[in-house]
Amino acid sequence: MSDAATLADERPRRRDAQATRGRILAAAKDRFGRLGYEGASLREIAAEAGADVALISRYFGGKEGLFTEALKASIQPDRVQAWDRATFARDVASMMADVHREEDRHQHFQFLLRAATSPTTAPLLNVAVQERFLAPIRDWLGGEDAQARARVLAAVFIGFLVERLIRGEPLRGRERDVFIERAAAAFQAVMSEG
Amino acid sequence: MSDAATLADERPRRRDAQATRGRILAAAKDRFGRLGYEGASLREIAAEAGADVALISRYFGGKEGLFTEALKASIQPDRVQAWDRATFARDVASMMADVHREEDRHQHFQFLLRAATSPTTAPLLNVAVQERFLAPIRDWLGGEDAQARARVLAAVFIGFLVERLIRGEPLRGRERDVFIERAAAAFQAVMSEG
DNA sequence: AGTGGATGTCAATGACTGTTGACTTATGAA
DNA sequence: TTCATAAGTCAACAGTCATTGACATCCACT
Repeated sequence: MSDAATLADERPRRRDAQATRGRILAAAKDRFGRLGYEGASLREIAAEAGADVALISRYFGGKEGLFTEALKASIQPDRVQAWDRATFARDVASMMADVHREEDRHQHFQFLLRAATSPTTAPLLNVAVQERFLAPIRDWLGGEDAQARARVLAAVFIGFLVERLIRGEPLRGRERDVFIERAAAAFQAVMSEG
Repeated sequence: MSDAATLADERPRRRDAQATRGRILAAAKDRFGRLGYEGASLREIAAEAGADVALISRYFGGKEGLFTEALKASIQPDRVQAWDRATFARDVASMMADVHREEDRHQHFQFLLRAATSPTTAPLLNVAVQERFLAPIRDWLGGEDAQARARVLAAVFIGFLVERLIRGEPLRGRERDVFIERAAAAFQAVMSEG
């Protein structure tokens, strides 16, 4: 109920279909990310968005439609070309070490992870990841067996992400340092050609 | 229904509480692993085991009881001490490359992965993994910051597992070779001291 | 000011969930 | 063979779920 209060204003709101659509989508990402596809209910999502359940079916065609829409909105191709080869490994490592700091990034990854490991939604995610994530990384890596290396890179990335998301606590002090150092080393080992 | 037929023999069976308990447990691991905690229903599990739904509540006390029982049975501490330092990285890498070959191992890992990423069950798994998995690996690794290094090792391990389980297809030919080589390199980078 | 279409509300539906208690049947010891 | 009891069956329960169609309300346009 306090969750709902954050997004749902009890005061009568100005009617705006696009705005409510947006609120529903935001609530969906949050709820799906936190509870998974089966665990999240449309009623909760609607409540958190301060909207009526019926609107979800109306706007998104149903639960699955809402999910795929949220998924599409969550997978925006990053500007891979801009990454710096020299600092990439360490940058990513330290970003992941502090996932919990940035609330929206945390939620974002959590949503994607749940989507990846839910059997109903995994196929949907796979093609998207392949096209908008793996392919750019492959090109960015270049060299021999770029495809396979990109895959391994993604695997390591996912691994650290899972580790971070499952343990709720953020990393601190020496443990954080070791984590970053080792994660960077792992990335480097995977990236390097030959 | 064809799933049920594999385990459930339509012929009248000899009454044996322990045997049906076992069949239910096996079906639970399969179903929970495939569909997650929320996605799997007790009726499906019972059908696959060729038993009645009511027996689950009777024998395991309910859905959560069944799950934790299946979890306990799935996390048996491996004989970590016996691992060979020299070949460890490569052994694990090639084992994971061929996860799909061994059906029961595949199912086993899938179950654990779903348990890890389902919000209702993650806490249950975390303590078990910490005690029976991370602690032994920490001792096996030894040296400075063994705890943190063990954690990173586990993270990489999970990453490859997720990658393998999400993409259904087994690895073949050159792609498999590259995968093993890079995975081994990643493990090595994480394990090595200093 | 009035009106038509967009926007939001409400209640009901049928399907499925986990759990419970009373019931029947098989089994192994007397 | 008898019979107590373990093992398995069945039906019903109270809830929750997603989805739908009819209804009320608002708002921008004429």
